[in-house]
Amino acid sequence: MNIVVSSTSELPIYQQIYDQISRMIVCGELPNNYCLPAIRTVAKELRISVITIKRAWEELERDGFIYTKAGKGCFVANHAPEKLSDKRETMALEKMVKDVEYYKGLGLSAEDIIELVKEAY
Amino acid sequence: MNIVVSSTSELPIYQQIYDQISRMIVCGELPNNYCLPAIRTVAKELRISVITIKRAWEELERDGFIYTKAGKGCFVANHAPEKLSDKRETMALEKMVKDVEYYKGLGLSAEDIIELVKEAY
Amino acid sequence: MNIVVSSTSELPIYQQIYDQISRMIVCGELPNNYCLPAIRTVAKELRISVITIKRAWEELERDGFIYTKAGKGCFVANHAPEKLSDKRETMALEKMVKDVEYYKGLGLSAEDIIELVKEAY
Amino acid sequence: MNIVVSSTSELPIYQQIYDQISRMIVCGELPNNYCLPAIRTVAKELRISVITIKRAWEELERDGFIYTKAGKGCFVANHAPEKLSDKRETMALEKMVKDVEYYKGLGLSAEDIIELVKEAY
DNA sequence: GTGGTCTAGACCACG
DNA sequence: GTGGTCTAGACCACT
Repeated sequence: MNIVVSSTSELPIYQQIYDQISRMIVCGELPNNYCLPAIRTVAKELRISVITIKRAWEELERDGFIYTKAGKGCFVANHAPEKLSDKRETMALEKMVKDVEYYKGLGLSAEDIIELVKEAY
Repeated sequence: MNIVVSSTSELPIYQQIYDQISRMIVCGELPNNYCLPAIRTVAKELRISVITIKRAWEELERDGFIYTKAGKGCFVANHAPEKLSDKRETMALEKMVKDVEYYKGLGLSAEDIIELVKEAY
Repeated sequence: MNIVVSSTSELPIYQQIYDQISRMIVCGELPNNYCLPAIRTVAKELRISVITIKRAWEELERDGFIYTKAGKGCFVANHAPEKLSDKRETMALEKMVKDVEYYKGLGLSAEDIIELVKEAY
Repeated sequence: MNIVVSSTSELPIYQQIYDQISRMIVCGELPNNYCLPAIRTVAKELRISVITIKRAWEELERDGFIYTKAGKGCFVANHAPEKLSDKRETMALEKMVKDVEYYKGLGLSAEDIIELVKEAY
């Protein structure tokens, strides 16, 4: 489980971590009931504060990605496989709706955007 | 020249203004040397602080969208028409590169992304 | 706006604060768009850490009770009056369902519970 | 003697056990001097740590629900039948006083609460 | 060992 | 002035 954080990013550290872990979960890279490393362990490895990791873990739990067993640790929540691919699609579509709005604002047609995609891919 | 801001948006107000004006400029909606309304006027209309407008104007000047004539006001910088469409393309492509990275992270292929575009458009 | 916290309570401080403020809001004691006191002010008055107040404010925002204006402060969210009484009823009923389960476990009938209510009121 | 525990519950495991056993005792489901199963047995069945069961047993002993005979095991304390029903009433009333306080805080009258009871029962 | 709460103090972004 | 983020370190509860 590799996590990479950049202190110069515009996004707060806890969110970078949240984004990466939630992505791994919806992509099935972390299996159901997988035990996440202890927050102190992650903190030491990434050389950032325990609090910051905890914050990321909290948001993941609140959004149903993981659950906590008192005194045991944090685990990947049970997701039905179809639910996961649904979630992936929802996340992608939500972002795309915003993105398309931006490109439209610049005067691009659907074809223009598709050209851009091919160019950028 | 209509500007709309929301004080509860996740984006800071000065950036909302920056985004809208820069968009109008690259889309040719504001012609070369067009005189922007006075800072105090905009501040009064939008009912926000002069400092906030000033900040947006500053960033627009820093990025070459506008220039200031002391004691006269702020004006849209001179852009050759082809330069404008170049700029539009550059902005769009820069964003698309980031966006595509995200969609790839979710496991989507170029075709998947194009499907998404059509769906969202 | 009076808040009372007890450091000996079984509930964490931030939750005591959350409970009291959310109660005031659903009871209409704090009007829509009311500006909450600054977290530093509350922290000083209650003689507890800014962080703890912030935590309470965060949960209130996440649950839609308040909203934040960058650089301005936190405000009571707009609630339609009927929505408020609905929310009150929902909160009360949710708790009662749990409570009744407990009393049933002790072997009490509905009449027994009602007697208890009268006695305790 | 069935005990059910959830490791993800908001209540600590030892307390879930305490609650269930104390309830069985005051309800007369476990007779006086009934010999509780050995700590290790319970631990194995519930697949939780011996320490956790021990903690529950300790609190039950502290509160006079059970007593320990060294080398023999733990037994349900002797309760006169009327004492048991008194205890049940005391427990119920103590909780109800707290509950009523909450409902009053939401602006409910005694009648409102009684309505709620009927609805929830 | 695990996570949950709280502290005191710092720095930054926004208005 | 406001809130948002982060730090380092402490203490507690649970297993």
